[in-house]
Amino acid sequence: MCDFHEMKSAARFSSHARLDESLLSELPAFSKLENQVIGEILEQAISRRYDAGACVFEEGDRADHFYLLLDGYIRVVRITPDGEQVIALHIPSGQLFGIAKALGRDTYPATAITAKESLALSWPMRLWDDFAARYDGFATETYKTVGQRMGEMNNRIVEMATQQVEQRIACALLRLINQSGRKVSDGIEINFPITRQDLSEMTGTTLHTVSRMLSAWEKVGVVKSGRKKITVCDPHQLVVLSTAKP
DNA sequence: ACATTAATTATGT
DNA sequence: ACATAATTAATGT
Repeated sequence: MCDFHEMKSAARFSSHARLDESLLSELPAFSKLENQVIGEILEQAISRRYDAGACVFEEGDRADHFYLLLDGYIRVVRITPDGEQVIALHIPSGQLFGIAKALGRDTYPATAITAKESLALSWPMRLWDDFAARYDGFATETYKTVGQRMGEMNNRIVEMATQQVEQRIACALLRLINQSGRKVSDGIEINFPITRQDLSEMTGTTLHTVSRMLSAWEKVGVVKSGRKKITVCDPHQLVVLSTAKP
């Protein structure tokens, strides 16, 4: 649906061109606002470009900014005590992130890494309460997305506990194509570079198992994959695979 | 049913 | 040429 990053090219920001109200007016958090107030909001924002794999903020950091992803992809990551990475969820462009205040926290609960080259706006966290109070729809919309993310994570917990690896990987893939699927000739392709290691970190397996699954699925024509690229050719069949079998 | 180890091959800069 | 990613088989819990 909203292929935000495609309609507004990143080139438009990366030069220090003035930011345009129309960029924000489409977004849920700002959709109810007049262009003039959006202008005010933009004036207080800092825009910044991040390389692929760059860290926007780390778990435990004092949360002194909140962010809006204009283009690219954010991976929310937690590190286990023994140094293992777990990918909690992905954030598509157009969404707010690092909104610790909405969770009643003053530190970030997880680390945010860019999955590919990205562009984000940020505001000082002290403006959060102002935004919530002053701008109609901002609070309700952001809490809505917080709710959605919680729902997603809860689903993942159930999957982890009940389903086996094949189903978990299938579910993860389905989520990815729903959030960031790009239609191509032979199916739906994931819009950012993703490795088998990444998939294993989101499903609690090893890259080897993921590799074997993808190979097996490729033989049956459900997916097609290359280096850092996965395209789902038969989503319906994936749904079938994602539901536990007797 | 899956992880681990290890050895091998492919791919992008 | 080098590093990183992916495949594959064998072995272990």
